[in-house]
Amino acid sequence: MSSKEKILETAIVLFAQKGYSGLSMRQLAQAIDMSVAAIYHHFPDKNALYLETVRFAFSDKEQVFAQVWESDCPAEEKLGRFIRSLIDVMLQDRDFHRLMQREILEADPERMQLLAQGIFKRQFCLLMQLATELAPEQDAHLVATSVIGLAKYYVEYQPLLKNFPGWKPEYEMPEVIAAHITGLLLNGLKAKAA
Amino acid sequence: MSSKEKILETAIVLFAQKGYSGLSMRQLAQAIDMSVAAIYHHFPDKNALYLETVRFAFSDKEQVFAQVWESDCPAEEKLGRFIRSLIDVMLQDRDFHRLMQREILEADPERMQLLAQGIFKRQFCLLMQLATELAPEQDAHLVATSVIGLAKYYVEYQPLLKNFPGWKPEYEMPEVIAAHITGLLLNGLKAKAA
DNA sequence: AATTACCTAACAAACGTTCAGTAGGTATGT
DNA sequence: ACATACCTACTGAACGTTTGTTAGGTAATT
Repeated sequence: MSSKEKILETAIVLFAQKGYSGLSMRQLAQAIDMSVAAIYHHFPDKNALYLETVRFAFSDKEQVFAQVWESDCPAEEKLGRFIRSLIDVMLQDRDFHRLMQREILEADPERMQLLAQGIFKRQFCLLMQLATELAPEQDAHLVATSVIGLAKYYVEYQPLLKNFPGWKPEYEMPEVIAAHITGLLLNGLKAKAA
Repeated sequence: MSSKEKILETAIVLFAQKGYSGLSMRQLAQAIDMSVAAIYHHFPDKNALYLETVRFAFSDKEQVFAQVWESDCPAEEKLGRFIRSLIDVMLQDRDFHRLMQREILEADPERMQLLAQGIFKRQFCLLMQLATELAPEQDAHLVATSVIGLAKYYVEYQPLLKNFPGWKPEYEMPEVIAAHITGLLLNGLKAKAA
């Protein structure tokens, strides 16, 4: 792994943990066992480093769902697989997920456009297509949003949800969450279609 | 309004905007037109100020939904009203919402427990009760989570969703979002009940 | 006289950034 | 073959600024 990659790899973790202003160049330098100036050799300034870190973290997520879309199973099962993959990615790559959360929180319009167009657009369009297949008379955009929203919330708010009465350990299991969401959606969409 | 309240009121806005490490004591002092030392007269240190700010921001949210629960309409309509109120609160009080997002991102276990027990517990329990009423055979915890997750996602991810193809301005209107979510949930739950 | 609410000014530490310099590799000219 | 020149990747030390925090003083209220 090149030095630049090592910097980016570590920056993902630390920016996700501490945020932009929470992580200093010295802390990052220490974490990769290099001098601060070495980082400035590869990146013009902190802001550019952060932007490239975000881009780098998101770059390999494009083709995670490829196998879901390529499989030629019925639409219902496709939805189930997509939801399961979404939850798995978020649970496994927590740094990526936290970085994403920070970006949404920041909500810089320019970066939102970059993120939407460059990285998530394809997935969202395919999901809308699937939604149309499942429930043609419903608004595909709203349905697609609901799918992602349901999945994301379960993962994001787990630390909070754990503290509510009636919480069970099985709520942490991806298959339980996925089954519930998929069931709810399929029934909800089907009922309206009828 | 007392000085202490003025500090807290401003701190809500600025902490929500810039985050903990993004906001300096000098910036806050300037915003309320006071000296830095004046803040230190009311709060022992920055961390204590932040904690109290969070508590202060959340304190008056307890009884927002009171009228929803007190109304004696059928469960279906109650769900619709709750969802609508949830969306309205998040859209109107954006600073509160952003501060909440930051807290979830931080996900400090101790503070999560405080938040859950002290502030949101009652709402969540009432929502679970409503879920049981609507779909007795389903897991109330999962259903309640789904309700909140759906509503939250639409508001939180609006800046991103705007950039996807097929987006319409009506997706910003609380009544449209609420209607879609409520419909989806009622149908989803009813179908399973049958 | 004592308390409260504030001020100015300063502290050490940490911040982002830059600068001059060096070790090592590679390519060119003689 | 050897010297020259140039490159990339890096270091250590320093720049000026901003950070959280505090000490000491003032002016008003109780």
